[in-house]
Amino acid sequence: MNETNLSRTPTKVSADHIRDALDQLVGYHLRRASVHDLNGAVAALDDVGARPITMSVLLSIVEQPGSTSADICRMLGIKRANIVGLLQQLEARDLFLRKDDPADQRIQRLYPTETGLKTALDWLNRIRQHEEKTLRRLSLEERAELRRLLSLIWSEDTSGE
Amino acid sequence: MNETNLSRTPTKVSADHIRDALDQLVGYHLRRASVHDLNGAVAALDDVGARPITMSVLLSIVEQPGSTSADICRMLGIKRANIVGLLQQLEARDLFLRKDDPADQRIQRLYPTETGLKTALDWLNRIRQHEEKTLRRLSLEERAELRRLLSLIWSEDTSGE
DNA sequence: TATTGTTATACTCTATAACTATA
DNA sequence: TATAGTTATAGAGTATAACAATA
Repeated sequence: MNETNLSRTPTKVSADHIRDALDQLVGYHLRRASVHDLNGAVAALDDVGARPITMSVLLSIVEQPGSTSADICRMLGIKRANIVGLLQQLEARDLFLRKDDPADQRIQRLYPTETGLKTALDWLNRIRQHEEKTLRRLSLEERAELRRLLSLIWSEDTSGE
Repeated sequence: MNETNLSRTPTKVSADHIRDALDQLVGYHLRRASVHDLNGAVAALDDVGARPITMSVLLSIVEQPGSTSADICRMLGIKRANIVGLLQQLEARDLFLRKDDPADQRIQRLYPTETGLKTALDWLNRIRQHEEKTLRRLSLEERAELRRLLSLIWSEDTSGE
């Protein structure tokens, strides 16, 4: 019965309803591309004893001198608890200084040292070389478009602390 | 001395050399977008006791019945050791069956059950609803273009086992 | 009450090494 | 020698809860 099956609901689920499903999910490609890129970034920074997140924190301090650690956490979408060790590593290498805020004694404002500036530039150049490799099949226009589309996805993200 | 500074190498590193550096890195946007999307995907599957990677494995079995677990690992870019628990979860829910290969006794070929097909469709629909949210600011053309650009980045990845 | 910086801790994901059985 | 499936384990990343000091 129901041989003509005019109903939109199939009487039997078949694999035909799930064809190339994974390949059509943007999230799947996002994940694969992000992991691929991250692996390359980790390798690019391995020689200098840094990780991508370490570089992001240092770059934040360089780009926004005077930020607090809580500011940086909000900027990068990470938790306050998880920046502590990262800052300790950077501090042990004299890449930034903490200065107590005279107006608010809860706060430490972070400023890059001269070494921190040089190091940030070095790390950044390593990452740029790595990006040149991962993006070698994309034109400059495509790279800019990709950046634009990606930022449309996450830029309203308020989940980070 | 050297006031005109004709050299391309600055005598003093300044933060001016690192302006909007993080924002210009495609890898940074890749990471932020991927994390944002993944969080939504995790939430979308939470009700049904699945994770994105669990769904990916089930979809692989549905789309390529008769694959081995090693095949799926190569397809998804994950390690053989890490699929064992995922398969055990799916197996405990009767979503697929293992059949010994008569020609090669090392191999188990995986086939979805009827329940597995229905479940895959359900999970997929949940993910599609979630994607509609994360991609709401992108046109259909932009979504297709994003998928194309992302696959250009990772499609030659051979790092997965 | 809320925020900052911090500690402790748990959970997930991922990576490596080793083992067996088979080819 | 190489591959498949598995176990055990270690390392990152990330999450929550709690705390003291301060606003």
